[in-house]
Amino acid sequence: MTIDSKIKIKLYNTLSRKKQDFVPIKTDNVRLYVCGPTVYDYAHIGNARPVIVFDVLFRLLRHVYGENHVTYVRNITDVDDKINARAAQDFPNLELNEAIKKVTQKTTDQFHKDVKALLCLKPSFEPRATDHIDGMIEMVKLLIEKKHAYVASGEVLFDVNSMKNYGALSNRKLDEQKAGARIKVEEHKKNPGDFVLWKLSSESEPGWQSPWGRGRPGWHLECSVMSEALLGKQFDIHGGGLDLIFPHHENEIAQSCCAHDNDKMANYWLHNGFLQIEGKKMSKSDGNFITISELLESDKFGDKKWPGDVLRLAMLMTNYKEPIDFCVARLEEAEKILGKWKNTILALGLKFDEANRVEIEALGPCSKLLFALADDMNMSGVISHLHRHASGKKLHNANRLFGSLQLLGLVNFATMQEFQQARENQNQGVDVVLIERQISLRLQALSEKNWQEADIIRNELATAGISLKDGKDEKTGERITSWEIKK
RNA sequence: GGCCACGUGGCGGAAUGGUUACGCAGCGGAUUGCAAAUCCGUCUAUUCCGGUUCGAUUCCGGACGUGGCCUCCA
Repeated sequence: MTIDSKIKIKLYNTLSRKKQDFVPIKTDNVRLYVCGPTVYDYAHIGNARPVIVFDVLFRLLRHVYGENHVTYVRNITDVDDKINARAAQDFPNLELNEAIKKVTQKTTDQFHKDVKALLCLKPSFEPRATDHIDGMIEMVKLLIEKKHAYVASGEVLFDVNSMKNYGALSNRKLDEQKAGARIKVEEHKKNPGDFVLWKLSSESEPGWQSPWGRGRPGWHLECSVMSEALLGKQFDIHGGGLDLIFPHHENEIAQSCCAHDNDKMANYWLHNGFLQIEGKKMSKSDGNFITISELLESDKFGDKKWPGDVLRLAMLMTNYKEPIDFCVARLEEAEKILGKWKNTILALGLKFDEANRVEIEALGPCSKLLFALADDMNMSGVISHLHRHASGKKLHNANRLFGSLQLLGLVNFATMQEFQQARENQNQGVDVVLIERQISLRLQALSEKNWQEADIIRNELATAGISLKDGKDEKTGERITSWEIKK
């Protein structure tokens, strides 16, 4: 992939609530941070959305600024009370720390499998919270020193009143919120909005020694510390789901800006919309909770397995900020379109042989498609350009189509090679000679206008799982019959 | 209750102060003895009510509806 500095990226910034020209702090190191999973349970299809959306952004940034000039950090939260609860539940006979390790390891491994199947690139760094505890303790110290945090009832709390423009990202004023509307306000807090930076652990809970006793970090602290460690005190883009705007991202900003005396943590804040399942909010109690691995490996949703590339396209058919109703019809449409594109690529003559690999992997998108993608990832515009390429008739169109799909991560050399192989291999295990003979018998019958006999042969083959396609030779006008194995 | 999004054909889904892209489905045609596949063509839409304007789907106000956050859910 080449550096394409002519492209101007525009992004909708939650901070300003406007679409803005993207201007990185340093063009030789564009820095992106996205909140990753808390590894207490398998990732569901809603979790897949930010992973896919920001993977596309990562790819766009790499294309525009160069592969080695973009740093993408997506953390793994492996310390959390939900993990503790899960560990105790799933491994009641193990010592808690052992059980926690099992849960986080198993869940992290599955997450990696899931995102790989969704054709996502690996981020540049994937830090784990438990590897950054020292940094978290340092940041808490700093916040206490600067009078932005205080100790109360064994907890260290961030004092939201100590920050002038707390609430700027979510456009919230502290006194307007129904504090403790659904949760009892703890009396040790100066302000109901104060949030935990550090809390004490019981003997059985996981904990680390700190100046405030053996304890563990609050959730928001991790991202502030890990982003600083890998991207610096101020970086370009911070992403995540819409629901994280408040309180998570607001609190990250509070921690980072107050600790570093900065007015900004990230210059651009991007948030993806939520998804629903068949028109309803996904929840375990409604029975419409579906994980990525279930979609990939089971027939729980729509009575069939869905390939990762189909899930990816289904997700990208809607622009990232909009809500998605994730339903079977959407997956079927995505599958149909993607199959058509892949067929077109092969039909127009692109060959996925090892000898061509370098050449093929260097294929890129057309500038119009890139222009649409750079416009706040306008995928609808992008997709219409893909259809335009797919309706072309020349090898050039196949090159463009593949190059564009490759940039978006919807196909790559390997997946196309597999697709090509599957088409070639389908002849294995069937008696090609017999089929060819049957076809010629049928052509014979046809030439004698013996429709009955011809249909018998076609039906026999159909029963054997072979479907015939009649075509016409462009030059001679003679009938040509090809065949394929029906699923 | 506060705050934030959003409302475009049967469905998905952009764009736009001036004939509403693109796709799926449908319909019609080509091809075919019929079918499948393929190709070509094509119907249908801006939630409602006001206002600004020569002109509003777009801007403003209101109504209705949907979703989200205010709770360590992406």
